[in-house]
Amino acid sequence: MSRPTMETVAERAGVSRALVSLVMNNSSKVSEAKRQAVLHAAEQLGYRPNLHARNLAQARTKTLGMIINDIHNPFFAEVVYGVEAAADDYGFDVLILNGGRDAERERRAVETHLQFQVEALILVGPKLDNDDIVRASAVVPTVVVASGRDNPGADTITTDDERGAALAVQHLVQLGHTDIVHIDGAANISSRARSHGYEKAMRSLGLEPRTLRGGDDEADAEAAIVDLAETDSMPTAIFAFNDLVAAGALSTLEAAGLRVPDDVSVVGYDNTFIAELNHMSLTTINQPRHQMGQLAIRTVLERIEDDRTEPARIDLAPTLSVRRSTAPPRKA
Amino acid sequence: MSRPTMETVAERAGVSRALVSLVMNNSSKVSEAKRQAVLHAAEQLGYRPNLHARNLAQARTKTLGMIINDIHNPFFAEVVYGVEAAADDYGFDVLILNGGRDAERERRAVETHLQFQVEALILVGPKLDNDDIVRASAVVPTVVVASGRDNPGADTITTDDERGAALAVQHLVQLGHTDIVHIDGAANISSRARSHGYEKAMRSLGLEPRTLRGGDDEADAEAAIVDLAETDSMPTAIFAFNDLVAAGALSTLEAAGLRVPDDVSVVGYDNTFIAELNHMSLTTINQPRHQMGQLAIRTVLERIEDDRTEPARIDLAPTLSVRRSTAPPRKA
DNA sequence: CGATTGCGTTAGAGCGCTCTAAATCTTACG
DNA sequence: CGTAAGATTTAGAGCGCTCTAACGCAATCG
Repeated sequence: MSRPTMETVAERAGVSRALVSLVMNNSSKVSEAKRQAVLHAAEQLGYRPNLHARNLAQARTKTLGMIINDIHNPFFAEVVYGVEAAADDYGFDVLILNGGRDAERERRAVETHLQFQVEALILVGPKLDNDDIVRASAVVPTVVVASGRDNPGADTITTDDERGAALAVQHLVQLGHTDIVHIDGAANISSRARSHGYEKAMRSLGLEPRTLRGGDDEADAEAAIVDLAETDSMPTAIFAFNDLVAAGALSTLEAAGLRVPDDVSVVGYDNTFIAELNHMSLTTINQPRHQMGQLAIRTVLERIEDDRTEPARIDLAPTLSVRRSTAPPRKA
Repeated sequence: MSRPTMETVAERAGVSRALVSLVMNNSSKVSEAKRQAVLHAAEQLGYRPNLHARNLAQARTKTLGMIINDIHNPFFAEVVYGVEAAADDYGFDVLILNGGRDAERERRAVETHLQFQVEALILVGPKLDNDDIVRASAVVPTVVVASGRDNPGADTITTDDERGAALAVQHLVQLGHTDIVHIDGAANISSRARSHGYEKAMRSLGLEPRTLRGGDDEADAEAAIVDLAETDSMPTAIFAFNDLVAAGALSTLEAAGLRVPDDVSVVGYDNTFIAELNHMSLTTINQPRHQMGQLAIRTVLERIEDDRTEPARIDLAPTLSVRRSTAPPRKA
């Protein structure tokens, strides 16, 4: 019942084990006759090479280890597709482990990947702290995607959050808004850059920034909106930390009897699935996720080949996606 | 520069390779002194066991291979969490490969998993056809989750779609609706069961079913709704194939000047993230995804242990999640 | 016709680990 | 103090594969 090995195939095909190995690796120096014989025997036996044996013998695995912050979050899915597409080009397999939004689990995932002897580590939106990343990248080339910060030792692929925030502000101002409030991401990792970008852009346009504390999901927007409504200081536009916060803003605004975009315009961030829903139709800032994934692989694999030592840092430009949650302000 | 091996650790700790192996496997028959010495040496060298070597030597991997239909789809994420939780209990690692909604890619993923010698295969919402599944399950115990059909040779974990549809109908009827239209899932795999459940439930309550062709996403709902509006045969309630179709219905209804739930109630299916959004707040049918994942692992692992041969079939009960998209019909 | 070249093929070592059987060391007991 | 029973430790084979070096053989050449 145990699986056939090269030995079995070799016997059946009447050749040596080494020859079978050559055939399995498409070596050009095998006669057509033997090649066919081997292939045929393998087919009949249902032979399948044992990757563990191969990896052990080759001392390399052609395998990449990826850890995703949270598979719940569709934001990361697009990155994964980019990673897979690029890895495919280079002939690498990608093993995915789920971080589950938990630093400890991510740490274990890194360990598992390392034990699997992956040739590089791709961390997508990691919860790990700098020390963890330094430690990992000392063992294996590591690339971090969408972490919103510099990662000592590792290559880093990010998007310019400050610029993204500026895009949102510029869009609203162009529509004619001057009273624009920002609901931030609280302790969230990219919150600082986005808030800062918002404030800088506002000031440079001669406008007064107003930032309220938000968070990272729907519920977190509520308090901020309620506060605006109660203090009678509702702006004509809101720029939210992300799409979820924006979605929260949408519901709370409507619950308060305000219409979007007639009374208030709303801009989100991330261009997730949610923003795309017709019923939401959220104007938002897009990050080139697919490209980020591709670049991650290229960067880290080229790092292996050129054995470059200083980490690379790639910062991509976000773009604006206009939908129906923004419009010129009502004539006062 | 190459990584330290057991040999290295053994030398440094002044013991034999075998002893290091025992320590690494937490054997109880190692003196405390030697254990410490080994652990210390390993620590200093940054030693990490090579899983490939271990797997080869042990002839087992304690690894499970999972293939997900599409990581874009958050529906599957919950299943993944269930799988991971259960696998953890049994001390198995789970390797995830992304099917990418493509049967051919899934086929390659199966191949990769088999070469990695996984001890079982978990297929979540597979695109593979029956033959593929039969073939896979002949090689390794296989469990299929959420496929909406029987899978010869493999264990199957599903949810009772017919019953789910009946729950939706009962809920609407209890609210007082009698004119309930179903927008189906077209060629989608679970469409038949849901439509059938809907029709059966309607008839058993003395109501006339009306099924319209839908599809699997937002855009597919539009034509159906437009048709209802134009023929002036708008029902008081709509039961959609899934949440996405329901979301499409929501937008199209509102675009047509109808309010949900005042004019029309809407029920979705799947209880995805979308249904939960406050702004959507969709009444929907829930599948116990986490539990499905857990059961998948238990079923397949117990199959290994008890070497049961006939495949198991587990069918779970769906539940109703009531939100704000349903209400009693307007008094005519 | 013997020597040379190359192609196709193979023997055999070795990758890092586990596992069995046997060796060694302690401890307890008569 | 000798010895049996346990408790620790180790030697060595083997997991399935790749890779290097060498081998056999037919074609080529002087």
